[in-house]
Amino acid sequence: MALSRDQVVSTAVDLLRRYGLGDLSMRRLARELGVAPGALYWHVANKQELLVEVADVLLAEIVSPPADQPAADALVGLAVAVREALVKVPDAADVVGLAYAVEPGAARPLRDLARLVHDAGAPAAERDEVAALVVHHILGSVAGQQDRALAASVDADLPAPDATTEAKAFEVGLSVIVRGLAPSR
Amino acid sequence: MALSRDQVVSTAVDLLRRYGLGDLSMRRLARELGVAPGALYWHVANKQELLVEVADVLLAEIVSPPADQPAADALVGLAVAVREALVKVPDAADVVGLAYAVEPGAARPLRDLARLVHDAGAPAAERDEVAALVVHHILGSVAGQQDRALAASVDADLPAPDATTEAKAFEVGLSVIVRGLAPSR
DNA sequence: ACCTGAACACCGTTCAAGT
DNA sequence: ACCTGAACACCGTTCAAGT
Repeated sequence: MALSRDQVVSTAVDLLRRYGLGDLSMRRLARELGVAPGALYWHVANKQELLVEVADVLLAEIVSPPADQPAADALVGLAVAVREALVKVPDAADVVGLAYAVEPGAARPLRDLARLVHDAGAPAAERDEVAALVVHHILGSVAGQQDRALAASVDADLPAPDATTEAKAFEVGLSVIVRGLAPSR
Repeated sequence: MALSRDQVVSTAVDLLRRYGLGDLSMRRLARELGVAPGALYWHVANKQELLVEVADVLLAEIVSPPADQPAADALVGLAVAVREALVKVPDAADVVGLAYAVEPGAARPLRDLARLVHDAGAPAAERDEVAALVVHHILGSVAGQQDRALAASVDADLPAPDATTEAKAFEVGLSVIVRGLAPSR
C-alpha cells in the first residue's frame, strides 16, 4: 500500500517521543517507513513543514478546560496541562516553538489559552501579547526541565530535576502573570 | 602563530552575527580560521561548549542598568536592553537559551535581572522562578520576531515585522510581569 | 501517482601521526 | 603543545528514471 502523509507524520511523532529530535531525521524516518529518503518529499515539502505537523499532533491531544470555573483558574489549569503534556516529549519545546512562530493560533489549545487570557482580564488589545508570554513561559519551563535532566544524566554530580519542584516553579511564574493580568487601577 | 581559544570563540561570534547558526558549523569555522576541523577540538571540547562561550560574549556586551532609579524601572530597562542586543544577532535566542539552561546565572546581565526582580518586590523564594519567566519572555520575543522576519522574506505576502511594534508587544508582556511581582495582598 | 537510485553538498567528532 | 589527514557515521534535498 502507498505511503500516506498521515503515516509519515505519525511515524515522525513516534520517533520524536522515543528518541528525540536528534534522531528525527528525514533519513531515519524513511528507514523506519521502509522507503527511500526521497519518497518523503512526495508527502511533505520539507522537514520544517513536517515538524509543524508533528507539533499540531502533540497539541491536539491536550484536553480543553471545563467551562464551569473562573477564567483565571481555567487559564492556570490549561497552561499546566499543556506543560505536562509537552514535558514528556523530548525536545517538545523546540518543535512547538517552531510551529508557534510560524502560526501562533493554529492549534486549539493555544487558541484556548488566548481566549482565557482575555476572559481573565487582559484588554483585547493585549490578548495576543499576554498569550505569547504564557506560551513562552510554558516552552521555557519545558526546555529548562529537559535540559537539566539531560545535564544530570551526562554529569553525575548534577542533581536530576524533580518533577514536582519543576511544576511548582512553573506555577510561581504563572501566578505572577495571572496577578498582573488586569491593567493597573 | 598558534590558534587560541579566544580566537576560536570570537570568530564563532562573528560567523553567527553575519550568517546565523546554520552557517556556524565546526567545519565552516575551521575554514574561516585556516585550520583543519580537528584543530578546533584542541581548544574546545565540543560544539555545545563553544556555543555557551558565544552566548557569554553576546551577553557581556550589554550595559548594566544605572543604580539611581526604582527597581521596577531598572528591570524594564535592562530587559529591553537585553532584548535589543539579542534581536540583532541571528538565532541569538537559541544560543542564549542553550547557555541559560546549562548555567542560568553565568552571565552578568542575567544575574542583574534576577537581582532586580527581587528588588522590585518578588519574595526571595520566588526570585529565580520569576527571573526565568523574564528571560523566557525575552528569548521568546526575540525568536518570534526573527522567525517572522524569516517567514516574510520567504513568503512574499506575509508582512515583515515592524521593530517598534515588536518592542511594544514585548513591553506589554513585561508590564504584566512587573504588575504581578508583589505577592497578592 | 508514487517511489527508487544516485548524487550533491554538507555535518560533528575522533585519532594516529606528524612537527 | 598543537595541528593535519583521513576516516566514520551521518545529514537535507533534488531529480531523472522507473512502475
